[in-house]
Amino acid sequence: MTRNHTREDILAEAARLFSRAGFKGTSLHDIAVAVGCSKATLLYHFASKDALLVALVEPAVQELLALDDRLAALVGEDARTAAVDGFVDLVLRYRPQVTLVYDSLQLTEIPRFPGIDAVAERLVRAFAGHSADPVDDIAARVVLSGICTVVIEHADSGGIDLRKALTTVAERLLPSQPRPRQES
Amino acid sequence: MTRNHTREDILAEAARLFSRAGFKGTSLHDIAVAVGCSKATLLYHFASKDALLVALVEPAVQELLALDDRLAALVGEDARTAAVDGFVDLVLRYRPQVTLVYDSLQLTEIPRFPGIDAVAERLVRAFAGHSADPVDDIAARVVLSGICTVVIEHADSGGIDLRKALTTVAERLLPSQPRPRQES
DNA sequence: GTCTATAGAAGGATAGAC
DNA sequence: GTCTATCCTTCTATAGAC
Repeated sequence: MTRNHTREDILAEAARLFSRAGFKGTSLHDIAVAVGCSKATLLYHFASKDALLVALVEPAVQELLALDDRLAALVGEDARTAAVDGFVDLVLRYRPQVTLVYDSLQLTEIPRFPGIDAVAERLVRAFAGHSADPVDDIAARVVLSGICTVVIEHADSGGIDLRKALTTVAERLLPSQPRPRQES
Repeated sequence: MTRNHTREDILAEAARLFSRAGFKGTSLHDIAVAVGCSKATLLYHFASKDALLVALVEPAVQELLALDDRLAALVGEDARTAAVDGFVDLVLRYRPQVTLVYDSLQLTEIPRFPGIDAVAERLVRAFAGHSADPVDDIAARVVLSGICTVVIEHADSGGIDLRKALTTVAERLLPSQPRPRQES
């Protein structure tokens, strides 16, 4: 099952380099050297640098869409727990891709995945327990983006269970019941 | 008081463009067009593209160092409250710069400000109320980075008071008293 | 499928006139 | 202080041999 092993190598090295130096900060030359092939070989396997990025991020996007589907069938606290657990799992498994996508640069300048913004908004709503309180909305956004950044930057501080810590933190901050709009 | 008005224009446009497309994603040509001058003029006012970035970020860094100094004199809950209020205020006032600095790309490849990592770690500790529980540490990191990202991306959703919302969210998540290490 | 060689564009920075 | 013109490098992508 080592068919396409060059293609896989390219994806792996590109993920590593993009997440370290950013998309614009990584050249095809850099990737070719890391893989041990020529730039032309990269462009044989992928039509362009942009196409390489899309191929890299695509599986993570598919899983995010799948999570969005699963959440659509849930309500109340179940929905929020599933959203938190599912999202934490996803960003932990696709750490390099998250780093990439979270570079705001890439998000605005690259061939987008259609509907991804709507998915992100639904995720925020699920994190907020569909509360009407705008503070809960901000809380959800803080937790969602904070989880991404912590996962990106986490260097393994003393063997703690990052998955458990992140879900615990999320549960601690997010509202357990939908709240009415909070005054003052 | 319009002396140096070109220099100020350059800083303003550079902040806008860098925060929108990233440092690597913005060329001197882009900035020159936005300002309405030539690339040579940019490089008359700033020695290099890197120097322009440093000039842009420097005031924010100075204020962060000042906050760090103020926090050194405080303990307990006072320290945490001052850290949260001070940091929220800082990122709200330096929104474009935060966007820039938060691009992990820049942080690793550009002339650094000495000691800034240590300041960031002390800020995390203050957010965590100097708790020994690793979950509180993760919570502090989630809130700290989440605040940055939310401020960066916030498009003004319905005139809510972002400052108050962010401090409320931080207070809701962070421990009010130092806790012992939490088991299981 | 992989290579070398190169085209063609864009980047940062400098020289020198005004 | 600002400009035009230019230099040199680096980048993405293509052409064509093997």
